[in-house]
Amino acid sequence: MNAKQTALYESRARIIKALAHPARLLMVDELAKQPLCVCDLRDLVGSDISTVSKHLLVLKNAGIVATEKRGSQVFYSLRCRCVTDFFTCAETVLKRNAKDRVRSLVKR
Amino acid sequence: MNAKQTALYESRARIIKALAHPARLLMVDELAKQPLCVCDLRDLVGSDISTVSKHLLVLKNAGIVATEKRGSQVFYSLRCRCVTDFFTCAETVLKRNAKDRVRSLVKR
DNA sequence: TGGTCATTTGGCATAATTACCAACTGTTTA
DNA sequence: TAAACAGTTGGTAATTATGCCAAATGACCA
Repeated sequence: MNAKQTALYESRARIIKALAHPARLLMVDELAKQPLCVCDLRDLVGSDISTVSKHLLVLKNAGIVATEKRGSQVFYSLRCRCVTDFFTCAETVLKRNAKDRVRSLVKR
Repeated sequence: MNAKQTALYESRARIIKALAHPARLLMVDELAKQPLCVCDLRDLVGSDISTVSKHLLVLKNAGIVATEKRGSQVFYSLRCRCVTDFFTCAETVLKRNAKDRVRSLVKR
């Protein structure tokens, strides 16, 4: 693998890694419906607000979300709707795993 | 967020996390073309074969790849083609990031 | 059987991630 | 202006991920 290819896969991995956390996935899922402020997202996730803020920074650094300040609040919104495709695929894999697990139990 | 939801997002995150590494992404990309043995993948990635083997274990535990033993070799293959959608989306985000970076430099 | 090749596993050092608390900045309200 | 609210940042401890070497396992061949 040459340097150019390495860089390509590293940049892709950075995007995917930013999504690889349950709390961030949940937030992205909600943000796909509408922009939300950090408070809303803290209530959604149920963690300390500083934790939520740091998760949001991860998403922002990856370019997955954008921010807009409204008074004292900061609203986060999804920049690329396509990230919800990740859910679809993850579900496909999970369903297939479940099916194969049953199949191996039945042993046919 | 209730326990059921938590479990849902955790299982999704496990799948996505398994993909969140440049070497694993590269391997998945190649495996989308054809099944390959560990040797082939080591040549592709350029790491120690034990490292490659462990990356493959991560992908296998997530249900992303399957294995088939042929003599002394183990061939890995992609189980769900849809994981290549991850690339498409990651590229979309990256292109958009690049575009916005240029835009902010031009400052219009 | 002994040797070689392909792969996995164990062990270990290092790096990265995560989550909380506390402290800080900036905004709104009394 | 002081207090209250929204959010970010710094610090720290615990956990997890990564990559290499060495050793073990299993298949094949001379």
